[in-house]
Amino acid sequence: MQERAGIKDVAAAANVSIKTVSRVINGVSTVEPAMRKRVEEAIALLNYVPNTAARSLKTGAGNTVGVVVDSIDDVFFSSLVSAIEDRAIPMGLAVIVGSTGFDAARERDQLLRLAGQNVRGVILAPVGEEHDFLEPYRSIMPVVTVDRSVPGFDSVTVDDYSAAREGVELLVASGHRRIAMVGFDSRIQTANRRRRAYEDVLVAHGIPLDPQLVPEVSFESEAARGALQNVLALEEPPTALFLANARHAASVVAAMHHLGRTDLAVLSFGDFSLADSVQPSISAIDQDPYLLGALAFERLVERLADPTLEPVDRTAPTEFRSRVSHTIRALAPADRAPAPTERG
Amino acid sequence: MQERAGIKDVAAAANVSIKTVSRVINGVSTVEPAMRKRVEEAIALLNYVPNTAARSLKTGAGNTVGVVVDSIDDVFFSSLVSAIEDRAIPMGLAVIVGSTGFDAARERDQLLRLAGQNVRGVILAPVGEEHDFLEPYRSIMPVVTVDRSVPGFDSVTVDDYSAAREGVELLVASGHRRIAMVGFDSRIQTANRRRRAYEDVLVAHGIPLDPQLVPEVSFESEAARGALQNVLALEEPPTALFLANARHAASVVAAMHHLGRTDLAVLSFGDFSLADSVQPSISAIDQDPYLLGALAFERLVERLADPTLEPVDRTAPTEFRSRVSHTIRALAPADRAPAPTERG
DNA sequence: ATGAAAGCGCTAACAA
DNA sequence: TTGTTAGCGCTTTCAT
Repeated sequence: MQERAGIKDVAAAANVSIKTVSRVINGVSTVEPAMRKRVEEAIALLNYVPNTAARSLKTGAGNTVGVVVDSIDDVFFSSLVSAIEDRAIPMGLAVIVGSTGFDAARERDQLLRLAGQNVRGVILAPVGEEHDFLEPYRSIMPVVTVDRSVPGFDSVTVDDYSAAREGVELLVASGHRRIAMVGFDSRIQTANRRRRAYEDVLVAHGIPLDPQLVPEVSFESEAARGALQNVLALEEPPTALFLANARHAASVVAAMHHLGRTDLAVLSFGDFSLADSVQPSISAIDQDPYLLGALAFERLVERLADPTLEPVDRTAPTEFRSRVSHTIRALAPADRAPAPTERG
Repeated sequence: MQERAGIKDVAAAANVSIKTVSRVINGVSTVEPAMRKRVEEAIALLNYVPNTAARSLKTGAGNTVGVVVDSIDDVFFSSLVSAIEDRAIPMGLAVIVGSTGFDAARERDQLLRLAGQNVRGVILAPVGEEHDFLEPYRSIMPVVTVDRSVPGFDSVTVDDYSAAREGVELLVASGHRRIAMVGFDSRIQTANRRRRAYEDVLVAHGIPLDPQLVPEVSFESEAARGALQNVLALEEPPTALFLANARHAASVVAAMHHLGRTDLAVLSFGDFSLADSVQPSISAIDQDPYLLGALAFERLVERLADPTLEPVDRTAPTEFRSRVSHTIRALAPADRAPAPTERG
């Protein structure tokens, strides 16, 4: 690795002042073609790459926006990032992505790093409950949160509660009383909102809550598989599944197929690839992460233009993808192996 | 947005020298607890965030590695990035991701930006054919390419050609002579290697090549759907499908289901979620992007430790996921509507 | 059209 | 233990 050339080296090699080099690399037109040519040759010769760090130190503002997500290896987040890129790039803004691994400490680090990089603004999508550490940033750079509302910040959220309620209602309407929620992670704000909806529906129908039906699951997609097996091994197993998020949904569905348990009614919060092609097709509440990203970026741009704006919370719509799985009816008790009960 | 506080402001507020502030924010232990406390209070009060740009300008090296991918919204790439993050974060390295949208010009921009940010090194995963612009970087920072070999650089690749050959052989062995390759994009190096394998197998078996069976498809996943329909509408439609990549594979399979054409034999280059759960289950050549990322990062670390290393090309293994779809046999000609031929 | 010099926020000698 | 000073690579006045 040779010593890296700086603007001075280029200037010396081209026998011009550093200012002329600066003009060339910034595309300023008032440079004699001959000089420009000399400079360009020197740049090529020395493999010169302008140091953005120095540039943004001087100018005080880079041309990047930051995005923080929990896990890039999750279609929800990658689609969200995609929407942001699709809009940022044409504006000449680069997007830099950092992920947290669902770890609040890492979220803080990422934010610190971005703030220190002179990013123009940040879109913050991790869905942890904690958010006290955000406070200082409010005054130093535009921040838009996704799927998590934090007082004083712009946010884009989904009405998880209502959508989840409607979904669980449908399962109840198909005759189910033992409904498991698979994929619940108590660290995640959206998961808690969806759980509340689930419980409220059951209570409204006089169905007893059973915590065993809502196993805590970590974010690894394999975890959901184990949770499914545990839940099916219960004395009074569920006849329907409410899947807490798309990430886990795909692996639960795969696990169901492996176990040959496609008799279960299923509703997924979050649509996923091939949900429509498996047998039976899986009904889903679709929250479009691409749309969430687009809305968040739009808001960021607004705030960039006018930092004095009052923070707002935008709500993105969900759509119900009605397919087959949620209409599967509960088995008549006679079809099940008799389970011992107190009331026997 | 208030004026952002700098180290000087903090020093003034805490009534200490800037060096003391520097010590505090860098966790140097030789600071009197009382002073440290004063500084920390000032930091909190002013919402001070250290400027990483200035820091890395001074020290000459940041603590980030860069990753460039074509599209973050593609499980292949997001899984690759994930592997890199999983290894970098524990080492105290942050990962910054940029994507190209399959655009060579944007790839150059991203690389320039990363090089200008003082990243320690870069993993370059875009799979375009072009790579002349890489040359200058060889001497200024460690670069490892994935799925694209470039002379003079380390790379991690998959033996696309052999794996694709074996796969297409299987299709031929099931009696197919009209085999379409869906998802081909001529701009992509891997696609070209896979196409060569496909053609070589057909030629080896005396099966005529038909360019109509290899429609050019852009990277949007919807594009594959149209390509499938076109190919099925040919006078002599294919009885088997060789899917060029996982991205398109999932949408082609979905389209097949919509069209009710699950009678086609299918083999996918690249495994995808639920491939095993659809009916019939889809056979795939699995190239593990997570593994590719892990290998690439490993090599980057080696080169960071010793920049004088000779470039090497590591080949990652593929695995054949034998499921049902590739065993579907060609329909007997009698079952097809008779197609007019020259030879009548 | 070109150049000289100052300074962005920070760290690293070196001094005290 | 703490402070002073120089300078990282660049852009930006302000001259020329």
